[in-house]
Amino acid sequence: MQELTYTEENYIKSIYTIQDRSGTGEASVNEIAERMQTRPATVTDMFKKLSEKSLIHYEKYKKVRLTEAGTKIALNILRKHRLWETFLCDKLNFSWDEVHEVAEQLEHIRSQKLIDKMDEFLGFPEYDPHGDPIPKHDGAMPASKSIPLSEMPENVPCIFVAVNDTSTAFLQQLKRFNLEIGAELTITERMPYDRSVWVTNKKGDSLQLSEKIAGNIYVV
Amino acid sequence: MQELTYTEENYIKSIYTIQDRSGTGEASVNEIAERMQTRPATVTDMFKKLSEKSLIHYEKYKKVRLTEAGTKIALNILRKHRLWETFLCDKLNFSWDEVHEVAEQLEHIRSQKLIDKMDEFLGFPEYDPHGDPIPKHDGAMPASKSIPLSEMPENVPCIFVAVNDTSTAFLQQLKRFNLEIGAELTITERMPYDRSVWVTNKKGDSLQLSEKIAGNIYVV
DNA sequence: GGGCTTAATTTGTCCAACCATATCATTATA
DNA sequence: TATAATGATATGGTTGGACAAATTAAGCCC
Ligand SMILES: [Mn+2]
Ligand SMILES: [Mn+2]
Ligand SMILES: [Mn+2]
Ligand SMILES: [Mn+2]
Repeated sequence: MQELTYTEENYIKSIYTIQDRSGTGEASVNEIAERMQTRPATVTDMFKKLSEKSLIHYEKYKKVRLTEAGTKIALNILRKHRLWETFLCDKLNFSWDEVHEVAEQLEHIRSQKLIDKMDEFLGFPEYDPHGDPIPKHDGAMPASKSIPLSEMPENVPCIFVAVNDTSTAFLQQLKRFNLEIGAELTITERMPYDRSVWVTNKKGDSLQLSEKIAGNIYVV
Repeated sequence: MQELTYTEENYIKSIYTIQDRSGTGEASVNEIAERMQTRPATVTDMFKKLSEKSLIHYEKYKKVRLTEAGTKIALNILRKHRLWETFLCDKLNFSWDEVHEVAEQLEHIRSQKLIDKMDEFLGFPEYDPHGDPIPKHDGAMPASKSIPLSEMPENVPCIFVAVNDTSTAFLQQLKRFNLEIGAELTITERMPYDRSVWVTNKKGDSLQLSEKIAGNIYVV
């Protein structure tokens, strides 16, 4: 078990996320630079370091992929991140759009006992406040099988279960639309020009969502 | 409000602790190096940096003292440290000797809201699991719960913080025993016949103190 | 006051994480 | 297939935090 810096942990988590949502299961230098708010040169340096530690598969000028060991680490950080978010919402009454930034720090706290006790304290939750599945201790991940709202056909009701963007800006926007996890939504009309969608909720309220927003709302 | 690194925060906390338990209210390069497990050269560098940021009063070859601003920061970290320790014990059933290491990490989490909510969640506690007072939000510190050394249980380390007798005779006696404010003491054995106690200090020296002497040494 | 001891500082190095700029590879397109 | 655009890497530099070794100041003892 290696000692990783907070920075290395953040890179590994970013690689996990990027490779998870790109069809190919890989991540590029530029994608990581964008996500980490840093420069490509820095990412190349880090790729070499992580490769040296056998946490990613890396070949010059090619995209990277987490190794088995790297994936295990990513899942462990994700587990901590999501358990902390759950704690902040359930026990300290944070609202779901405030937790991410703090969890971004808390996820790096090193104590196996702490995270086990926290899991127990929270009643072994399966999903975090954003609807994302919390990896188990062994890395097992509850199914999420959700798709972007933007890919739903018209007139088929679905349930808002997760967000794909945890930025405060996005979550504030949802708040403005009064959209929360658990809401039952139906696309009534899709505008061909900009791919925005008209959506109604259970109460019959109707609202128009841009493609960007609908693409970051995950439903089942 | 400046952004400090974790390292700077740890140095400030160390300076606070050392100056608090040394009679003069000052801390030396060597004392800090010892406490931070680092070298004097490193400490000198850090003193220059903290001085540059107006967090300590520093003059070459002299001992240092926290400024008003530095003290405020120290108290805030101490507050977070002790609230987290309380959380770990009260809510997650850690035992009091397991919490310090984790709190050493948690004390650096930056979120005003988190620490306020945590304080409330714990019922605004005044003392941490070690009996140390938790600074209030404004830096006010509840009176330290010092007790006579004679009332300490065996094998629990404590710190000599005050005397209850200022007579020359008593102080001479302490001098003879090489006992000074700030010393870390542990009662290793209590003699039932005359209630005298065997005490060891950090260096491992062992000495026997009468009930009268132990009763006038206050510790936390 | 001169010498000795201890404490503190200076100097030069190192490593992690950054960046700007220049160069090199890959790819897409003409 | 040649060329341009894009993506990745190499080079050299900065900053924070650490160290060892050499040097300098302070405190002490006679
Ligand atoms: Mn999050
Ligand atoms: Mn993070
Ligand atoms: Mn502690
Ligand atoms: Mn700490």
